[in-house]
Amino acid sequence: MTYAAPAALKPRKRPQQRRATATLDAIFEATIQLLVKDGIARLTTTRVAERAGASVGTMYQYFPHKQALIYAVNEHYLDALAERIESTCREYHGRTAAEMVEAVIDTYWRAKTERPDVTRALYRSVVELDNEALILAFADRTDAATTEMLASASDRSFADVVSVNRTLVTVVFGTVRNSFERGQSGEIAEELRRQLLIMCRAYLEAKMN
Amino acid sequence: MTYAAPAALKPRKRPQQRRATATLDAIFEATIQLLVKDGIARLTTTRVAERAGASVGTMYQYFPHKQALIYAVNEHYLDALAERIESTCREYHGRTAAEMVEAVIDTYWRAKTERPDVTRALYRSVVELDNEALILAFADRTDAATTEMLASASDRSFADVVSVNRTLVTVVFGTVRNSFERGQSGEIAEELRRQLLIMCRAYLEAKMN
DNA sequence: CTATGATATGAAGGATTGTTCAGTTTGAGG
DNA sequence: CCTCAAACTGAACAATCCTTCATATCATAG
Repeated sequence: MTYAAPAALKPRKRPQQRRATATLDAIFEATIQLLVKDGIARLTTTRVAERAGASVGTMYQYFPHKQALIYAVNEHYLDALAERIESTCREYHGRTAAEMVEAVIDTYWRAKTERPDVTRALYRSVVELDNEALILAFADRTDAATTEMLASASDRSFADVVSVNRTLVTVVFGTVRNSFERGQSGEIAEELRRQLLIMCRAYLEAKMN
Repeated sequence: MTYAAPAALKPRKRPQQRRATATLDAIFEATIQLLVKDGIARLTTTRVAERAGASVGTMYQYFPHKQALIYAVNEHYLDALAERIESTCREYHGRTAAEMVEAVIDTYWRAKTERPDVTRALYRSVVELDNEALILAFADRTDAATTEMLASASDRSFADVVSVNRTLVTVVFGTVRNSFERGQSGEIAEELRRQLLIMCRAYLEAKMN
């Protein structure tokens, strides 16, 4: 089962010539910059076009409406994030469960804190959307990757890998997000990350068989 | 240190006569109903007034603008939630740490899943706001209550209660929210709750001294 | 060089909606 | 019953902004 974007949110057409991909990139970049700077409430199509060095009409050749633009930007971001996690999972295939957990926490944490302003801006923009498909698609990709990795652990085997995996990813992703929302950073955030790792490892011990 | 609402978001005045409190209640109720039904994007001041059986002008006597209304609704909700958690903390004062964790998870989980549509609607509406004060005030209240409770555990004493506590609440609250966003419910959600409890207890064991 | 489709333009239309305010109604105290 | 402040009304104003489309420019293949 794969989750596709609602028809109404899909792009109108794909760029074919080089300059078209360039303007599309510019539009994406402009959107993120404006989201970071002024938030979604002040994101207008005209401003996006202006900052992208294009005109509104151009934007409307690629997206049927504003929502589709925001959708595309988030999709882009989540795709990149999922790819990073999949990459980590490939890299840690066959290692110990404890190493795996640490690797996933680190990857996710780093991805989210690299550009905190962008992370925050996108978190805030995605709620404006019919984002179910977006979230489910991301969850499915990461679940598949992490489950496969966890099943390959060299030191453990779990009676119910799927449940253990779902628990771990839900906890890790949720914790990072919550820490983020509380505005934690610096030493407090670092400490939390350490504790989260301890917690996950303790869970692995408890689930050993 | 206490977090006050930004001046711009505070109500204009408080009701004095009985009918005034009645209309205020109606406005609150109408706001939530509309948020649930159509989402924040379609929430207009006119519609709120209409459904509340009042006029727009009335609404503007109590709130300087739309944002202040949404702010007030969320504040109301978070206050009630914090109160429930504080109550649980008082009730479990002096019990074992494992019992405490279970109680907090249950309280929070129940509060969030009682009316999932309301929870979701408010999650979505709060990002429109300058919500820092809101979130920090809530975090402070719950942190204080849970820390105090945890420090009273009959079977444990922690070298760093504050850190352990912060970890636990961040993990629990974050996990519930994430589970919520993934649309999990029914048996999968139940299973996750059980696993979360196992995880937290394993963490407590690991932190024992 | 020319033809054709891809790409870009941006003023104008149209619709929505937050907010005000001058005037009316209601309630409570004297 | 009278008075005054509290509470309420809703048409009108003002501002914003999404989206379209007729037109223009550009790139490429033949």
